[in-house]
Amino acid sequence: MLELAILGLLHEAPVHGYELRKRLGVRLGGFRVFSYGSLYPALRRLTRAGLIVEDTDQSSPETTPSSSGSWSRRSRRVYRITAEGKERLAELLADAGPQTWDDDSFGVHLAFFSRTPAEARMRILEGRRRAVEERREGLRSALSRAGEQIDRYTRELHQLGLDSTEREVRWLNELITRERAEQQDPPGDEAGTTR
Amino acid sequence: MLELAILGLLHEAPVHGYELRKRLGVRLGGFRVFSYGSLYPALRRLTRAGLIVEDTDQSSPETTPSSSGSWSRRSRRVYRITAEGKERLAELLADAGPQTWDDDSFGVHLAFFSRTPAEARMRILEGRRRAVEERREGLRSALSRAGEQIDRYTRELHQLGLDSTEREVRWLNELITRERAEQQDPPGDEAGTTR
DNA sequence: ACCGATTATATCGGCGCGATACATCAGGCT
DNA sequence: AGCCTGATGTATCGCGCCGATATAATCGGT
Repeated sequence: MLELAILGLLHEAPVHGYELRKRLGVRLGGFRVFSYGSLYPALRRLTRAGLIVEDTDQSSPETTPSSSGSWSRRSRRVYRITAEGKERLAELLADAGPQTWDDDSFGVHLAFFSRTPAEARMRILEGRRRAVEERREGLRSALSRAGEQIDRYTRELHQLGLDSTEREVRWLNELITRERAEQQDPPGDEAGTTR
Repeated sequence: MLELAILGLLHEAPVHGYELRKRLGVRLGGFRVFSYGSLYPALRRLTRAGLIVEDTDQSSPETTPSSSGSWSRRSRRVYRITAEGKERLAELLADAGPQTWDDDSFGVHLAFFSRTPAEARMRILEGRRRAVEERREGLRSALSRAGEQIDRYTRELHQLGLDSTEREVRWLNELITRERAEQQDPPGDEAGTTR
């Protein structure tokens, strides 16, 4: 998950850890924030795997002359994506496996949807819908045989959750319909799909 | 989290791991399922801490004569809560710390709300509300400064999330109001609070 | 001149997960 | 009798992510 997020962002520009985390926050819109305790180990993991490389930063002062010229900039490790990294990114983007429908994972995937091929988008959306529908059915059946041992509060929480899954299914249906429409009638797109 | 769930269930009756997991599923109504990879280590943790003890099962056949009498029952470890465990449970129930407002943790707490003292209930509910409100504000501000770098899909996900947080806040408000009302006008309760 | 906030990197223990490995037992089918 | 499937039951392993914590330089304000 972090793998996709990091690779996805580094594909756009090389950055250092701290900055990467901030951009991740912007990109996911606070929908999800990763801790440094996840980020730095992940960075090392990806480096070991050869998917990214780190340059010890030596940006000269005049590169970014923000008001005062005095600068020396302490150690910053700037990460850059490699060719293998780009391959891996393509794989991850196109992947629509079961773990992809998790709340968190789905959110991350959505954030890079504009770079995701159309059929992968469909598979991810449909997979997510299936997962949410399953949860919905689980909640429904829990509610129907409720009253027995289940706490009143829990029952109400289930009702809230049920509403929320129903809404998400409707939302996904709209997305999927739109996606299908655009697939056979491509819009005046901003990101030119080759085709 | 598992600590609370396990202690909470064992307080009602001693059971073995497998059964415990099933009951947990019923209790939380599929809202959340714990894996064995979590459960058994947790059981060992609690045992080491002296909060529970394990009896190697030797229930005689006639204790549970379900249709056929033939029985020998292979190794089952039955866990029982100790006095310290009960103390710890009381602590956990009354706790309303920050980690309590997490989705998962909140759900588990709710499942044992009938055993939770009234003021702790209020603190948990209000804390949860605060957390959801914060998330809501985060999403709102993300949406208001959207259009910039954020993907169209992510923006729509934010909108969905925003709706959902708004609904939950309303839901919590109702719960809190009701709670407050019952606090000064106790209902004809089913679970006789000593008082 | 000092002080707090921000920038920046890093590690640690802990928790929960998915995968996997074992066994035993019940029931049904052939 | 033999077999197979599915439920019962316990357990472990590595992995990913988190929260807490440490350290330190630099920046902005007073």
